Amino acid sequence: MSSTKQRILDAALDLFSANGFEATGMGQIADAVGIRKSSLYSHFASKQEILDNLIAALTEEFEKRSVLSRERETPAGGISVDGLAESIKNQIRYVLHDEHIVKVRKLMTIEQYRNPQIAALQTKHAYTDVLNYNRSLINDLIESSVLIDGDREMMAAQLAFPVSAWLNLCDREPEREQEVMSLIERHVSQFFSAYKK
Amino acid sequence: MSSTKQRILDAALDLFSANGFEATGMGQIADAVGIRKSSLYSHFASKQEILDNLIAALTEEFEKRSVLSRERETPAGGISVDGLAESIKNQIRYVLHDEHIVKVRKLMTIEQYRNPQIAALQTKHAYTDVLNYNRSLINDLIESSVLIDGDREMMAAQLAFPVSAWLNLCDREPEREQEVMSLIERHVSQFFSAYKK
DNA sequence: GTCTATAGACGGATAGAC
DNA sequence: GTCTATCCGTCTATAGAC
Repeated sequence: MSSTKQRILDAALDLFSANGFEATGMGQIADAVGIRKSSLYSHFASKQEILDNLIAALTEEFEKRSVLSRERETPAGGISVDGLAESIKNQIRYVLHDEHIVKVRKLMTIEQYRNPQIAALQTKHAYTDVLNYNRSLINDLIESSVLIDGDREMMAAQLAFPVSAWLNLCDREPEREQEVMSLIERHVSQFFSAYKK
Repeated sequence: MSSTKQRILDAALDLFSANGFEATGMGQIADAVGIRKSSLYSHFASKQEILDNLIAALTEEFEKRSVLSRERETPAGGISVDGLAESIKNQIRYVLHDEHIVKVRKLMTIEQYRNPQIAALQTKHAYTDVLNYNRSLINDLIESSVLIDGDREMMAAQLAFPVSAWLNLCDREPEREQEVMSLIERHVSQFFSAYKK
C-alpha cells in the first residue's frame, strides 16, 4: 500500500520541514527510506522533482480542505461563547499535534521566500482560507443575531489572526500550549463582549 | 568606518536571509565582500561564528528597540481613530521598506526552528514586544477614556496580530501593500467602533 | 528497482607565502 | 589581513551490473 515513491515523499517532507530543502541531502532521504541514494533516481529525476511532487500533493490536499470548510454547518442549537472558544481550542490542539500538519506548516514557513509555489500555498493556507472560514462563521453569528453587524471581514481578521499568532508561538515553543489555550479563551470571551448584540 | 568584519556580517545577513544559513556557502559570502573565502577565517573562526555574531548584534539591536518603545509617549492632543490608523500604517510602511529590517525578519522566519536563539529572538520581536507595545497603547486609550475597559492584553492582541498577519503577507507578496494598507484602515476603524467609549 | 562505483562540482576549513 | 594552494568530505547525479 505504501509505495516506495510515497515513502520517499514522506521522508522528504520530514527532512525538508526540519532542515530545509537545500540543507537536506539525497543521502539523508535515502537513509530514512532504507535504500541507497542512487535508487531514489528510479522514482524521481532530481531532488527538485521530489519537492515539486510534495508541493503538488499539498496543493491537492489544501484544495480538498477548503472545499470541506465551505461546507461547514452551524450547530443546530446555535453558537455560544464557550462553545466557540472550545471549538477553536480543539481545532488548534488538532493542528498542533497532528504531525503531518505540523511538518507542512513548518515547511511552508521556512521555504516561503525561496519558492513561489510555496509562497502561494502559504498565503492560501495561513491567510485566505483562514479568513474565509472565519468570515463565514462571523456571517452566521451576525445572521443569527448573536453578534452586532460591522465590517465582517475585519471582525473575522480580529477573531482569527491572534489565534494564528499563538499557533506560530506554539510551533516555536510547544511548552507554552497551556498558556496559549487560556489566552484563546480570554480572547474569544473579550471578542464576544465587544461584539455581542 | 565600515570594517571588513562588519561587511562580512552585512553580506552574511543578506545571504542567510535570502537562502538560509545551511544553503549559503563561505564562497558566496566572500564573493559578496570581495575577498577570497580563506580570508574570512581571519575574521571569524567558522561559518557558525558568523551567524553567532549576527545573532548577538540583533539581540542588542532588539534590546535597544524595546527600551525605546517603553518610552513611547501619547501625543499631546490625544489619539484619534484616523491618527492611530495613520500611525500604524506608517510603522508598517517603515518596517516593510527598510531593507535591514526586512532581512532580519526573513532570517528569523526561516531559521526559527533550527536555532533556539533565533526562536527566542523571534518570539521577543514578533510576539512579546508587539504585545507590550500595543498593551501600553491600549492602556493609554482606556485611561484617556477613548476606549471602554476590558481585557487589555486581549484588546492589544486583537489590534496588533491582524496587522502582523498582513505584514507577513506583504513579505511574501509585496505587490499587495496597497490592499493591506486599506485593510489596516478598515481594521482600526472597526476596532474603534467596537471598543469606543 | 535496487545495488556498487564513480564522476565532477562544491562544501568548510587550514597552511604558509607575502 | 589577504592571497594561493590544498585537504578531505559531501553533494547531486549517472553508468552499468544484477
